[in-house]
Amino acid sequence: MSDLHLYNSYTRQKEKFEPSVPGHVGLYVCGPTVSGESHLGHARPYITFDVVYRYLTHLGYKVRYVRNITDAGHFEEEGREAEDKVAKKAQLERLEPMELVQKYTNLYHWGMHMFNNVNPSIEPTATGHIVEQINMIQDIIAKGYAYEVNGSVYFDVKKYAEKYPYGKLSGRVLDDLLETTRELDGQEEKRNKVDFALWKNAPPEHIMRWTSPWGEGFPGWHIECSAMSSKYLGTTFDIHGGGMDLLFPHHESEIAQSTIAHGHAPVRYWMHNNMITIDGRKMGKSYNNVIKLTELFSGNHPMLEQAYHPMVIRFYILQTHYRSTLDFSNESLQASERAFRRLWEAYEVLHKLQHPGNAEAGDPTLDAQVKTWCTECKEFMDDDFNTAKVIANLFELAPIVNSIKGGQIAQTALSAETFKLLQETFKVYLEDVLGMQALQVQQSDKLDKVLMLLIEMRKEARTRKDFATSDQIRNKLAEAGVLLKDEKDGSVSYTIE
RNA sequence: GGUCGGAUGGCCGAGUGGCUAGGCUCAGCUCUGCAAAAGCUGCUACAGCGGUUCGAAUCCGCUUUCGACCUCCA
Repeated sequence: MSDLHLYNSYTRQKEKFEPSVPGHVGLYVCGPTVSGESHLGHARPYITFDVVYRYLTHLGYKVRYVRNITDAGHFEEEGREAEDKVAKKAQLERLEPMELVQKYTNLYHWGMHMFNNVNPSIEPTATGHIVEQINMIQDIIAKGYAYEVNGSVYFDVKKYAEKYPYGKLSGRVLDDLLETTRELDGQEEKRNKVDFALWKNAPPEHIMRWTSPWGEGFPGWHIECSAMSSKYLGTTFDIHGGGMDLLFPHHESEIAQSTIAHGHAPVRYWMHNNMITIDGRKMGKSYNNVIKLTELFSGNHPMLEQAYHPMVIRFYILQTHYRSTLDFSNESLQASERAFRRLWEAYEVLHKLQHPGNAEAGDPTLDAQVKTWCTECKEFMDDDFNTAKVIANLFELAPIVNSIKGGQIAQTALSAETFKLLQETFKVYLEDVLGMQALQVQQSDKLDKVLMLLIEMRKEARTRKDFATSDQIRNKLAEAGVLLKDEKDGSVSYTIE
């Protein structure tokens, strides 16, 4: 079906992708914790895996894409803060926990929409799957790999590691973890400090709580993903994605839980995107250097020189391979904005071009080159989703499109077949696979008519050589954010900033 | 401290041992009443030092340096 190869974090090498059920793909991506607003760093995995989903779909796979929402506040595993994040903030803001969850869920969905991310097939919530999580925990206890203490349940990592390769995904060595000198509170209940919570007893002040066989409490941090992914994708599914910072302990724990519960490893291909950095540092809550999406889109942040359109952010992210770090700066975002504008305008030009229909290429060398650039796009995507290279090729093609329009290249230079391929390539990769869309929404007919009137008046002034008037129209429109372009053929087009 | 990953031209970034990625910026030119847009041309870099090789940005070693994870984190 395809030649797709992807880098599997588990084996640390590129592997040929073969789904366990031919023609179908199960894709699970770690979604947000809706206790706060999404920031630029969060945008990366969602855009990265949106492209993964789009490309798999493009290849003809039937993909079930599951992306969870963590709406049950979790303790830190060692309970250092011993506070439920959601519950705490709810008190500060005097909101019901679920009200807060709803607010940030809505905001998150808005952000996803702005980025033109496709909705997942299923978007399960942690609070909606408490029963599944409890069942899974009971199963793990029954199999002897978890123990209850004071209403909390912990996973016995040391015992697990005796039979299974604990730490393989994240490159941890159990003995090293056990030797770590770091002392954390709330460890006394555990048999070993490496153990992690499956279920936590809820102290009286804790707002979010559910009845369980071990008393009132709430699920541990890692169990929801295991419970929900197996429910909707089966106990073995194809791709699990998330940020690199989730490798440990989150994904390592998921593997351990699921392996005990189901008797085998849950995931066939693990994919992890790298971080977005700012001044060379990971953008994250702990560094206090986040730029929220609302700030990014509005420009309302001390570090921002301007507002950035969601499509500019998307383009900027896709210009870099997903496993490389990507450094934020105004300069690079502005470069992305200019670049994307140019590319998208070429795409619009390509839309309008008509090919004369010659079957033979007038310029066989160019024809062959264009064909190569077009077909390479698939090879690049097949090579671990190399969107950067795809974009580079589209930029190779853009001047050709513009030159056909501008007359520097003859209309007949390309064969009809190649021209069609060129149009399809832009459509498929820029729109369908990379998920890009226009920066500006469609203009209303009324505005268009008004502008056409002004353009017509300017044209008349120019024929009279009344350049004072024509320039005035152009300059005033420019001040209003409407840029006029005199085309080679005498027509005039406009773009609205 | 442990584990892992980076260091590429003015900036951002891709790179599968040999064949200039690409973008942005900048300069010149073409087109244009002027501009903008577009097109063309120019700008050959791979942290340092060794090694392997006919040939290294790419492989190996060391050094310098930055970062990620080890704790909630995309």
